[in-house]
Amino acid sequence: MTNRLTREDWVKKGLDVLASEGAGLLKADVLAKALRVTRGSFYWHFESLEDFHQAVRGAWAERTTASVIAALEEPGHAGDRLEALILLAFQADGKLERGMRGWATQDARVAADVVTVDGMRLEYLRKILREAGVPEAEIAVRAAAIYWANLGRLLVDRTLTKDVTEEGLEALARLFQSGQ
Amino acid sequence: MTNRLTREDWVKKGLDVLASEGAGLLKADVLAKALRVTRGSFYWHFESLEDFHQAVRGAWAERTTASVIAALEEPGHAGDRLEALILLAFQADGKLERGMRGWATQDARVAADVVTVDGMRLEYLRKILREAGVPEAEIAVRAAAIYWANLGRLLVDRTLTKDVTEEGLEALARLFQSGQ
DNA sequence: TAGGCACCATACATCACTGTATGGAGGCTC
DNA sequence: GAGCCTCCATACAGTGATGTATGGTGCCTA
Repeated sequence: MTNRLTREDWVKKGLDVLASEGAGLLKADVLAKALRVTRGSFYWHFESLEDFHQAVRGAWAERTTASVIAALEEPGHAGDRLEALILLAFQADGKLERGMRGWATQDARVAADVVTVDGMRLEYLRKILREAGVPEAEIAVRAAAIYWANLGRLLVDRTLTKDVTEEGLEALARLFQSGQ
Repeated sequence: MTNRLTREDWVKKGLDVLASEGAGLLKADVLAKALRVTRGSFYWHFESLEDFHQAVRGAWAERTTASVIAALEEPGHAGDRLEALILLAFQADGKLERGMRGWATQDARVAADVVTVDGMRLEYLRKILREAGVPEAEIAVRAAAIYWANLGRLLVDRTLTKDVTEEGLEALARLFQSGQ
């Protein structure tokens, strides 16, 4: 046998399928076909489908956490760190984000995971804004607005906003920073 | 028999379930139990599950269209129509929006419906901005940003932004209108 | 090189759900 | 009030998926 699979291989494929096909195809036989093995392998690596689902959710949370921390540990560009963030912390995969939030509508535990991650990203945003010198009274609103907008941008089909230029967005970001 | 059901009753319950439980429970027997009848009724009103799903999607599109048109036909507040819109056109049900977008991650046709609706709402936004005197070069960016932000606000758990005051949001909206 | 271990295939029981066939019950109409 | 029509119940076949039991195969180690 040339291609032995690990638990991580299954989880990785799970994230792929979640992003491309949605949570509805996070099933043992579908994934097995995609990995060109049978469910025998699946049930050797995972106790149950629920076990696998937990692993996928964990991987997503881990990935999100890691990316946030990486952005946070980045040797800061002092002033324009906010702009850097907007380009950095939200370079997440839109399809995966969609898949995860779609899954969350059907499973309360996934929904809880999403809320947790949203909370982390918002907290990080507030920290950055604070460091950028935004007045304390403004921080909560600004952070929320930035997060909302970037999430929306991630979820809405890009072809609908194809006439939105990069310069326009940057101008908007500046307006947002100077503020008031 | 006291409670005869109509096709619309089923669709309405479908929207309820979609909002509260997600598209995964848009099944004949689940809905039948919720309506306290058997699937016999379901398959009398609908040719198939797919037929029912189409009806639910149609009802959502119809509902969204109607709400947009209602907002558009509203005898306008001339200047601050933008603010009115932000409060009006996005008073949609967050749970239903979530459910629909979650469903869209698992069904390409639903995804197409969502794109269509997003397009309509964006177009309406641009129209309002144009009427409000926003310079043509700014309209696309502003409309996108407003739509993104409101969608995000609809999808993110409110408890995470509970310290965002209504006044703060209004201040932000003003900043957004004056702009540049 | 023999044995054990890690990984996978195969076959089977089970369950949830769909769709269909048919029968029944209540109200409308003539 | 007889008959029809609308709506629903019941029973059944079929399908797709889970989970389990068991056997097989290649690699690693002594």
